[in-house]
Amino acid sequence: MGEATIRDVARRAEVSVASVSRALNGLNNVRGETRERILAAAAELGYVPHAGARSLSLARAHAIGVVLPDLHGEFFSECVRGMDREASRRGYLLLLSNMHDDSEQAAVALRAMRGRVDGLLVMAPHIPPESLERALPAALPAVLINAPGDFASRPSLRLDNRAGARAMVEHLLAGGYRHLVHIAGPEGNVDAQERARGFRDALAELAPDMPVRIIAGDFNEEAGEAAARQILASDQPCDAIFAANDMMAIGCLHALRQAGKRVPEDFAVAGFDDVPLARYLALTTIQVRIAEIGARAVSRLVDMLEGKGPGAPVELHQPELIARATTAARPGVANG
Amino acid sequence: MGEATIRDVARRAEVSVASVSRALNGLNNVRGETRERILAAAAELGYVPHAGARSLSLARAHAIGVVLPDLHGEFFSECVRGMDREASRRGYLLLLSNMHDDSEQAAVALRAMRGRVDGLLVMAPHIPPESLERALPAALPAVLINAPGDFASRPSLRLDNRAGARAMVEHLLAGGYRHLVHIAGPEGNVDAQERARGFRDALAELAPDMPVRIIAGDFNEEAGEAAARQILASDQPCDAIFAANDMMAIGCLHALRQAGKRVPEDFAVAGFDDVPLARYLALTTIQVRIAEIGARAVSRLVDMLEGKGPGAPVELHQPELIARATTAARPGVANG
DNA sequence: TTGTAGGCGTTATCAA
DNA sequence: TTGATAACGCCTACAA
Repeated sequence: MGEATIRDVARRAEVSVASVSRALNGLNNVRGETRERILAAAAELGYVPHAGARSLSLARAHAIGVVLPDLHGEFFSECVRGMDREASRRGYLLLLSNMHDDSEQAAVALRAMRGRVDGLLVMAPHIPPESLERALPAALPAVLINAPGDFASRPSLRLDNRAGARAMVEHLLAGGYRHLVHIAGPEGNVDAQERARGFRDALAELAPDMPVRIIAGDFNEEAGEAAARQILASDQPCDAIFAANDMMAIGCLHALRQAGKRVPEDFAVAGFDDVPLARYLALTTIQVRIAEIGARAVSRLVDMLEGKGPGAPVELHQPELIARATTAARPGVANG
Repeated sequence: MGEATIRDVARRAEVSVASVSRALNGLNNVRGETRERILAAAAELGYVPHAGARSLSLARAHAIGVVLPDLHGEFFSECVRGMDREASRRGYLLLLSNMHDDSEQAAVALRAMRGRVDGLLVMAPHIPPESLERALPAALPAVLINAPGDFASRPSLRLDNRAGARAMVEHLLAGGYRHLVHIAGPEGNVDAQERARGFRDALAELAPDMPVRIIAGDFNEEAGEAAARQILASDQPCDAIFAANDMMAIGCLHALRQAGKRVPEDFAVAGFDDVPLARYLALTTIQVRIAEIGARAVSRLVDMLEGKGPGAPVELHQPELIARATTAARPGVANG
């Protein structure tokens, strides 16, 4: 005794299934009285259309597949939240699938989407472009988020990491700091790469005399602590530390404070992301409005699905610098 | 030129669609040589089965519908993370739909799931049981998370909020605090209600002479600040504040510090949830392992789907007290 | 305005 | 071991 089908409704209303379909979908070629009867029958039976069958017939699932990597806390939820908001606004459901670091698994995850979604949102900062290209079902529209490299074939949204890093370098220089060190993120990660590159380029342009010093990290708090210890142990001068993300910056803060150093007097410290903690620790950082990017990705994809053209191949989102206490200007420097 | 279908593969391998289906699903009644040919054809065409059609035919979608309210940051992602982990472990996809505070919308969200999922995970701490019952498709197995009231009809998982609140009361009393005040969460919210009730009951039992004082709040930081100000302005004695969640506790901390009060010397402060911030602020709290609950909910649901019986009607998850500096024992009190 | 029938892509039953 | 063919639940020409 499964759920009522359209046939049950038809039988009860004493009409054909075609009429039921028409009535329920609001077509106008149904006589008023007939429609009433059908609606009543449907209500009595508690009929709910079977979305699966519907999408098979319409070749339209009204669902969007979302494939995300393992994102750290707030990032994940913010991204999904933004997507969900826009998706439900536009009448789509989200089919979620986490993709772990493995290209193989990613391919499987993407394949599992075929026949249940109308398009794909893929964030894969660690999958090489060719692998991704190969794993993406050719017939499925897709929007890439923070994809590595230039994807000619698929529109993509990207955070302007380089601009963010550059803004931070400008901010630190303006604050009177002269010896900047960058703590980089994981090697394979595009965001990390671009932030490091932005740091390097900005420094080369704005302070060509200054040596570019980059310490390897992995986006985790511990890496930040380790980097701070390394800086303290080194005899190279350093007065400002710019971590590729907030968690490393926070680890850095801990290690520095533990070593009896003052921030920003002894070292300025800055991060990237603006996680909620950053505000509490008064950490200067680059705000990434990931929810906005998620929402925008959905919007772009739905536009494609509805035939509104693909738009710009690459959409860069500008992050914003949030200046807080950990990078207050040095005494005697006007611009903070 | 859409994607290749099973028919294309059959044509190319010069067999019937039945054989293709058998070969691709690993049935053993296919001759080795035939299977080879089919697999080759499928690979050449880049054939990927159409999950929608498959689930229509099998009456099995291998997907789970997840309907969550608007959860604050970490909570949402932790919950989904736990669900996703377990779901992918057991071969299911997650179909996500946010439910806003409105019963009406909730019903719509639930209906949209019919025919695309095999079962439902519903967290609705603010929807009255009858509305929820009515909105839930009768034929769809469902597991409720933190549902209000006792749901005879559906198995549910619930956080033992009362036990958590009780543990906190015990902890504060053991720490030598004598005048406890509780800042409650939103009125309609079950978690909030249960925490308040746990506070009230524990106090009645463990310190019957102590007046039960509860201030209304709404789970937001501002409510915590307001409550703190109210406590400071009042002439009723108070030496310990137990907020129904961490955000209010944090608001409380701010307001107290702003007023020049010391924590825990002047006031002990405790929260509920153990958000990441709590650790940084050394806030004593009750740790809620929401990811675990999410994973467990998936596990329960999949068990049901696979006919392993519904298990316990209500499964209570015990939270754990995390004692930190904001509730350090009063001087001269041994037990911290 | 209404009904009949074919098709969407699979799986499963039944013969061969 | 294989192949026709009827479901699964819905939508939509086409006919009436």
